[in-house]
Amino acid sequence: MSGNDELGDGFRREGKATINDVARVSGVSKKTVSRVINRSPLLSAETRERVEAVIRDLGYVPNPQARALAMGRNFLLGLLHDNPNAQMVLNFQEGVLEAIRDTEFALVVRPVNRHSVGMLDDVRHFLERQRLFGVLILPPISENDALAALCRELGCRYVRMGSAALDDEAHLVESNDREAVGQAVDHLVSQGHRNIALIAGPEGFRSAQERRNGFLEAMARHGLSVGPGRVAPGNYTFDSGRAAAERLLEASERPTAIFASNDEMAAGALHAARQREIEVPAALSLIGFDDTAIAAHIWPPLTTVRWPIISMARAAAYKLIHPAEAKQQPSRFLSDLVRRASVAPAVKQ
Amino acid sequence: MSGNDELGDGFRREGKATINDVARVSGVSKKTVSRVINRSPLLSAETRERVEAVIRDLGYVPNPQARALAMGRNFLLGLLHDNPNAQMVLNFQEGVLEAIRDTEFALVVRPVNRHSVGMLDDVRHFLERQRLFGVLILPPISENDALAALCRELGCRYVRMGSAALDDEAHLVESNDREAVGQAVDHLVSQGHRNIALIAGPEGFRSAQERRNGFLEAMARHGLSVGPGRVAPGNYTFDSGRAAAERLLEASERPTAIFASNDEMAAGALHAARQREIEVPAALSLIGFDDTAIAAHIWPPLTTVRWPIISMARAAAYKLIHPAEAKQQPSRFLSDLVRRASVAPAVKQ
DNA sequence: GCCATGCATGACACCGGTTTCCGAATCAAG
DNA sequence: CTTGATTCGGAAACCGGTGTCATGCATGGC
Repeated sequence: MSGNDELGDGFRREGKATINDVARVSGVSKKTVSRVINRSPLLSAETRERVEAVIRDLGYVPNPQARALAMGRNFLLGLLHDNPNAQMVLNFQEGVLEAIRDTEFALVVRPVNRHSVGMLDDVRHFLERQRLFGVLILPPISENDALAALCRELGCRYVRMGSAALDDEAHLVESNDREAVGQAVDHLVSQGHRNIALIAGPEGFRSAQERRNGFLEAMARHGLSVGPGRVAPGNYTFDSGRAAAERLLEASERPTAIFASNDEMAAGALHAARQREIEVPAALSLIGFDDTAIAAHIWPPLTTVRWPIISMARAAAYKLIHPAEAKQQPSRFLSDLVRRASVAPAVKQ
Repeated sequence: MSGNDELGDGFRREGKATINDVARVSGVSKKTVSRVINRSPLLSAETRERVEAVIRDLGYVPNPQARALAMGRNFLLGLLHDNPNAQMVLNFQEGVLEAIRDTEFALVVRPVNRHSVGMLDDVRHFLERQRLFGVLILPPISENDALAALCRELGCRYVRMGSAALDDEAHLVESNDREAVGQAVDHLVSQGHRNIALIAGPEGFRSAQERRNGFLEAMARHGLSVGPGRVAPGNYTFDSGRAAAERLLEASERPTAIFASNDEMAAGALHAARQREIEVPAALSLIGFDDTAIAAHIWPPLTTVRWPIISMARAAAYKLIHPAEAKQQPSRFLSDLVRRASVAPAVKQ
């Protein structure tokens, strides 16, 4: 390779070729090299090839810091997330990475704590300091309007992921949780279930509201009533799901199916059923939401709703990178039901 | 705030105060402002205060790109990981973030695919392009020596996470998997188990080797033999765990306990046992490894080995940021056994 | 009273790109 | 052969910081 002097600790000194080296060696000006890099059309093919050869020879790679400084913007996308669901966050990262692969963008992650009082200040510091190109905001903190306002104030582009209309199309990628829950209920009803209970998510979450409303609407659509004993609150954790299921299963007329607002709570519900020696799915059908890793790995494998998070991530990243075309990109994504083994036809009690 | 003109799209133009503005307003030179920012000791208290007041007034925040360019290094840490275990990756991110909170560092993530032929080139492109301050490498790709060599070649600092001595102390943070598996075996033996089987991890993984060796050593220590029918290969996936368990459970003299080299395979084994109507833990005890989310959420909750990943991440980030003191930082971390409900005393068959 | 000393500060080049503006070369038309 | 348009390439300023070195000033020792 090109002359690298070694440091004591075995690392090469910053002896990388610069645009000046390329210009000197190929006998053109910096600007011409810059044009080659940026694929400017007004260049003779001959010059371009000559410079490109030198670039290869020298192993030249443009310095992103210098570019960022000169162009007044960098190529860093931020990911702001709280962390209820590791698999989801990681899948999202995956999707974003797919979108920015082969570009000069990189992804900077920043977990935040939605319960900390200093959360907004934290994010403010982060954004001011790093001057990111833009940020992607994951639920549940994507539902925080103050956060979006902060981004606006700081001049930071953003896209929110959500389960309802939180913002205009340019700043939002959403899944239709409500409709998806409808499918889940339809499926249960088609299997003959009439006494269906809901384990709801935490009040503050938009996704929880949507899933609850989707459930209630679908039940109403089928002409099924949902008594007060048929809805139990949860907070998206395993334990809350177990506790909620215990309450539901105590009811005089036991439900034959439970829809849990996420997989973790469904797993908790399964746990509760097993302790009461209620067979799943023979005596109790169960549907979850999110299709996290856990859904496929419990017994019986959980029927659940999968939302296309990787596609959504890709779309979100794309919106962020190409703000001009953001509104053309799809904003709404459809989830679908993954049928596994936790649902069976209802039996008469 | 300081005069911001708005763009059509509602975002503030890059009208942030620069070091020049601060210098002009406070009547000192750029350099002096720079000294204030960098807490240089040779400054009169009076000047410092005056400049600091102006900085506050103007809401000035130094531009990291400019700093990076001038200083020849940026403040970005990279995280290279393959993705068998979302919870682990995310916990690791958390630990790193803890370490760099309140510093100017940020974390850039980069999932890579260890099975892709172009993996090394991929990483090379990434490192050359982004010029990170350094990278953290997670297992299993941390075991790839070519990757470490690449970092050296490119002059990129690195720290590898691993389960064995992969590198020198300055570039490694390791967990003692071998010893931890020993504890797991001890526990099983103390419960009266003698016929203990192993579901091994994939050949290529150092962690798998360590866990296998730890198992064999511990069994030998207890004077217990491990016949060929007592070790089944797996590849860290749920399905491979199930298949391995099926083979083990077919043996003429069935094992009374199985140690699986990770939780996912343990979950698979549980699945297999259930299909054969073998009660866990009554008729079969099970221990996993990693203490991922799944361990606590299956039934029965899985006894498993937890390694202190957040502490390890913190140490790794610290080593990366302070290379001079890297060797003083701890490199070896102890894992411990989390006792849940998947182990019971052995019964005579 | 003078010069060496030390401390606080400033002038200026520099990091490695991009952008603006302008000049040179080429070529067709007059 | 000259003119004008067009294409291509270069010089220099600029982005916003940091490093080097020089300078002014107060201090102190002789």
